[in-house]
Amino acid sequence: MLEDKYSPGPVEQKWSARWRSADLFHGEPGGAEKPFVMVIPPPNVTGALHVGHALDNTLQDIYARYRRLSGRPVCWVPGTDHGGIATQSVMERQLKAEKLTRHALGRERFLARMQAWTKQCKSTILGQLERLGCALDWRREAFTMDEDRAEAVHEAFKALWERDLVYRGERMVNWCVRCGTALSDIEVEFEERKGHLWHIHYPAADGGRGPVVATTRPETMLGDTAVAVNPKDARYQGLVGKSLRLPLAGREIPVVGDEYVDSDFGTGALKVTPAHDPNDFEIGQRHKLPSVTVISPDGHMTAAAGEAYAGLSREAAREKVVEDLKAGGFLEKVADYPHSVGVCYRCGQAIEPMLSWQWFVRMEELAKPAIIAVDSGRFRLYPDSWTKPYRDWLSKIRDWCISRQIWWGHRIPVWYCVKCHGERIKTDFHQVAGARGVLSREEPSSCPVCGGGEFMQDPDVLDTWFSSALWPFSVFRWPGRTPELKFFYPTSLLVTGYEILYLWVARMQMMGLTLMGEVPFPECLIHGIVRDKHGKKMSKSLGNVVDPLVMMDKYGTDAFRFSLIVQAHPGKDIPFAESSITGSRNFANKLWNSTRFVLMNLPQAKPYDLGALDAKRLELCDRWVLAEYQATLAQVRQKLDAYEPAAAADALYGFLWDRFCAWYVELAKIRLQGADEGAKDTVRAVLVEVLSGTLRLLHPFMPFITEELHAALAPFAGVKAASVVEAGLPRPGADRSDPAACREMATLMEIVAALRSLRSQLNVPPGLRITVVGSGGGSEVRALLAKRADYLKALAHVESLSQSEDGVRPPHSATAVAAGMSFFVPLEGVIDLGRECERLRKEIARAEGDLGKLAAKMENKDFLARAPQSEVETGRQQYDAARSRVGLLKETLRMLSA
RNA sequence: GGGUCGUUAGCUCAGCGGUAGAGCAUUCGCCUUACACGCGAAGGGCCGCAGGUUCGAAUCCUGCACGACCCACCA
Repeated sequence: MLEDKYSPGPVEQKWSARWRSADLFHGEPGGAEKPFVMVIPPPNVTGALHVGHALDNTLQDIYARYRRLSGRPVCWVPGTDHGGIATQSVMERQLKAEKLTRHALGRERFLARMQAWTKQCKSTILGQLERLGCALDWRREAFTMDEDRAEAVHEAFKALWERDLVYRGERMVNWCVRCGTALSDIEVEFEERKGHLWHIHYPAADGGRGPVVATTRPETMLGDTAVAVNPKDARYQGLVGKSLRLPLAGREIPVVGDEYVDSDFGTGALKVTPAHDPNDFEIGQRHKLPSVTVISPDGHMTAAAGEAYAGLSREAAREKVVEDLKAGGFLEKVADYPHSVGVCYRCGQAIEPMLSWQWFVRMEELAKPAIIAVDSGRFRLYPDSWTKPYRDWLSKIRDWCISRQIWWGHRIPVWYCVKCHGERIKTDFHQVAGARGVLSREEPSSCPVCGGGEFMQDPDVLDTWFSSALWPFSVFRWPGRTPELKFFYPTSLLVTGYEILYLWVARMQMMGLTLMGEVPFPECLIHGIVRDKHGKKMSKSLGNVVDPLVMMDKYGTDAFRFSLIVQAHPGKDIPFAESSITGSRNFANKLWNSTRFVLMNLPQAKPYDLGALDAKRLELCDRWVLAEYQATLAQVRQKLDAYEPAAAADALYGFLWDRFCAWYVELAKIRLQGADEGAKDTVRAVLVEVLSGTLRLLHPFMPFITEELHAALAPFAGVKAASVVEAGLPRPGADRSDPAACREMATLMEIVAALRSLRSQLNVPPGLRITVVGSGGGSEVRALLAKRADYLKALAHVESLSQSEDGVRPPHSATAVAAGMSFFVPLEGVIDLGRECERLRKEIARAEGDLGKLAAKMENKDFLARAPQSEVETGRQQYDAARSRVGLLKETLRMLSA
């Protein structure tokens, strides 16, 4: 060792390789100790990892390493998700660039290509996780679409099927015309978009005046089969039952009365398009209205829309319809109307409600045990603020549409007898009633109903979240009764972002409870989203995306991780600024240099064992730093256990930089630069103990640099293990708490600060060693000063410290007031009297401000009478200290001005 | 329309019942023999607004304003 700057690159490579070759992160079933188990939220195999993944996996890594260091067996399972629609769309874009389509390629060749490509993505992602330092159990890597997981998916579908929890039904589903598939309700996002409200006159069938309807989607009027009004609406009494003539189409449509219609909205008359609106669909059902499909699954107008419109896109049709309505004199009014539009969460295209046959899971049944689990505390969310939204969602759950009209995914294992369902099922699958079919992974030999031998497999695949929902047990090869499953399920903790709380977490809970009879994880740590420094979501189009690899290259992995974690406060999003990595990078460098300093002062290759040392040889700062060290260890553990990693990181940062480096190391130099070998060994032992111990606790946050530094310190710390991972956390030894030492150090620190401030404000040349005369103060402080003058000399650059009995102020002195004492600093030739007076007046003003507040408190009879005694006592002490300070400062100023 | 969470120093955020904190940024002085990715010092805050509870409120309660997010089938 060691350069004076830390170079992360080689260190990271070295330790990654060591961890891997030593196979340190593998967990085997067995043993008496309860294992700590996590499954990774499997990233989609769509490309590379982003900062969100970096945060998510750093958090998990912190817990994996922390629990391992605490002595528990740990198993953290890595893996990736096939990612359904998202992944298929990326491939389709690739194909488009080659002027190909998946249909041109055919299902088999397309899937082969997907396999090859996702395999490549998988290794990229796993490599990036390793680069991030993740202590994953690499031998347990899983993929949501490999053979073992396919087994699990099939078993799960079968189990639900047998309990009648899946069904095929004709519903109004969310259809994405771009992706060409149905989506579940939670895959639809709502965006506020600027739109218009078109008011259209629907004349009476006899040519007279009819009602005016208001719509945001005029193109759907071609599929209208009624106009609905509220039966209680006075304006439309007598209209119900009358016929109207649908503009442009010319068909006659009836007016129906339906309570659903809100008389206060628009004109109070609602056009009804049962085929393209969920509400209209229901009205249609109630009134037995026909349904006219005018928009096809690919987003173009059908023949039923009329010759003039057939083949046009939705957008083009809207324009033409509006134009034609205007030309025909039907358009009464157009108003600007911002409204929310449902869009596909993958591609952002407007969702088209579409009637079709799809597979659903009955959720009410599945949600019941999940609600009980969260209510009873068997499942807990951190922070707790997520519990209510989570519970509410479960209690208002709706059936889950799980069939997707894409190719990339687990094929639905259901076959339909062509004879029973008719030939049409081959060409028009989603419009043909086919309630169940035959459940089987392979083609069945004969139809149990008619004995027919020709089958067609359901062409659809399952929602990617279906296989994700099984992840906590499918990774252990359920439905096999494997030793892993027995030992590792339920897992211990799940870490993920709130954006997939319902999409994933809730579904894992429900599936785990339903299929395994136990919660998949009793605790879930929910973190926020990493945003840019202005709090905006990162997106390619905004150009504010941060690439984790670039950050790791530039600042080091540890610094990058740390910068994310210090901001990862429970329930908060993380504004990410590059400047915050600089801070963490500097922190890493600080660690590097403080270790370098300690090593420079360890002359012999032998353990400097604190435990073997006579406690009497410890002096004030040793006792103090050991107490602070111990308190820090306790605090960090407490914060980590409470799932407040940012607070834990902050505690480590504060201790290391401020207490250890800024104070202790500086004080240690006194003895290290002295001649007393015994004293030197004492400091060395404390330095080694505190630094190596803190580094070990810091390891979960900054795994690479702590390994490197710990390895350098290990021989001196008497630690045999070459790796922190093997060494574990420092064991709590003797109780080091020491209130007396902490009090005394606080006093000395206060005096040092006062002297430094005085020096700085009076422009005392930094090189000038000052003489200090202490005056006043209690016997305790005086004794402390007499004993530890060396601390002041070292830290405030003091030449000599004496204490004056008579309180006489030496001429040409500046005065610092601290710890109830005055410290005279003779500065003849240096001091500027005016400047000193000004400084004193400023201090007096501030001290009087403090005193005023404290006096008000102490003069308050109610406070004295009602506040707890200890509080009054504290107040009294503070008041006395403040009063004495003001007194001393004023006295000084008076003498100076005299 | 419901719900959740915010509103504290120029910026990003801690603190959540006892005299306002950190990091970054700013200013000043220092290459003091671990570190200029450093050291020391300084400036900077009616803790969103209005009530209430309390001896005491940034902290608890109630309103309000603004912001963000989530949920919800009003065209």
